[in-house]
Amino acid sequence: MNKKSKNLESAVGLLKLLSHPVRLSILCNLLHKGEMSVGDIVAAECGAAGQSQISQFLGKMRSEQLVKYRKKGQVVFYQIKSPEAKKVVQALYDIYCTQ
Amino acid sequence: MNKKSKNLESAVGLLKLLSHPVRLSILCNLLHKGEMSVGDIVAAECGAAGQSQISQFLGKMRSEQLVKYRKKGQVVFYQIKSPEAKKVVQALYDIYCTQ
DNA sequence: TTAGTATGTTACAATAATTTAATTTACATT
DNA sequence: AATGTAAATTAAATTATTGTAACATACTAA
Repeated sequence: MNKKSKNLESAVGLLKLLSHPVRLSILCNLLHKGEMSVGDIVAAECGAAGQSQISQFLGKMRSEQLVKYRKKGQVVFYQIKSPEAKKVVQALYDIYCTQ
Repeated sequence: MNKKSKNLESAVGLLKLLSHPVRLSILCNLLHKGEMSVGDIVAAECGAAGQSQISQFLGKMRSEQLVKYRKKGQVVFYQIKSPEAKKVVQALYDIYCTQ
C-alpha cells in the first residue's frame, strides 16, 4: 500500500468514527470538558442514545484508539487520546459552532 | 430542532460524504487542482472505482451541494462548492499528508 | 450477604451504504 | 445516419451500521 492510500485510509477511519451525531457530540463534549464519566456522557446526550449504545460507541472509539479511559471505583472516565481527532473536532467546531 | 443539533447534523452530513476513500480522494484532488473533468477524476482513481460508481458519488455530492459542475461539449467539469468541505479537506490534508 | 448502581457485552432486527453490471442519454465525428 | 465517446442512471446483490433489548460484570453500601 502506498503512502497516499495509507493517508486516505487513516483519514477515512477517523471520519467514519466522527460521522454519527452521538459520537461526534460525545467527542465535542470531551474536547471541551477534558474528561467525563460515562454517566455524565449519557446524561449529556439527553436521551439521544441509551446507555448501552453509548457504551458500544465508547468501546468502538476505545478500540480505535480515539479515546482512553481510567477507572475510579465503579466510575469510568473517558478523554480524547488521538491528537488527529482533537484537531478535526476542533476544526468542525470552528466551522459549525462559532458565529 | 435546537442550534446544537442543527450544527451536529450539518457536520455529520459533511463527514459522511467525506468518509469514503474514493470520495475523499476526489475532493482532495479537486481542492488542489481547482477543477477536473469526470474523465480525469476517473483516471486519477487508478481503478479504485469504476466510472459508474464515481458518477454516482459525484451525483450524491452534487445533490448535497458539496460540488458544482459545468458542462463543455460532452465533458463535465467539477469543482468544490462548499466552503466547509474545503476547510475540512484542507485540515485533513494538513494532518495526514504533511511531514 | 443482599441489593443497588455503573458500565459493558451479546444478539438480532432494521436500515443504510457500497459494489457491480447493464442500460441510457447527450454530444461529436465520420 | 451510423459509430464512438463521456457521463449519468437504474437495479440488484452484498456488506456495514445502527438501534434496541436482554443479560452480565464489577464495584459499593446497607
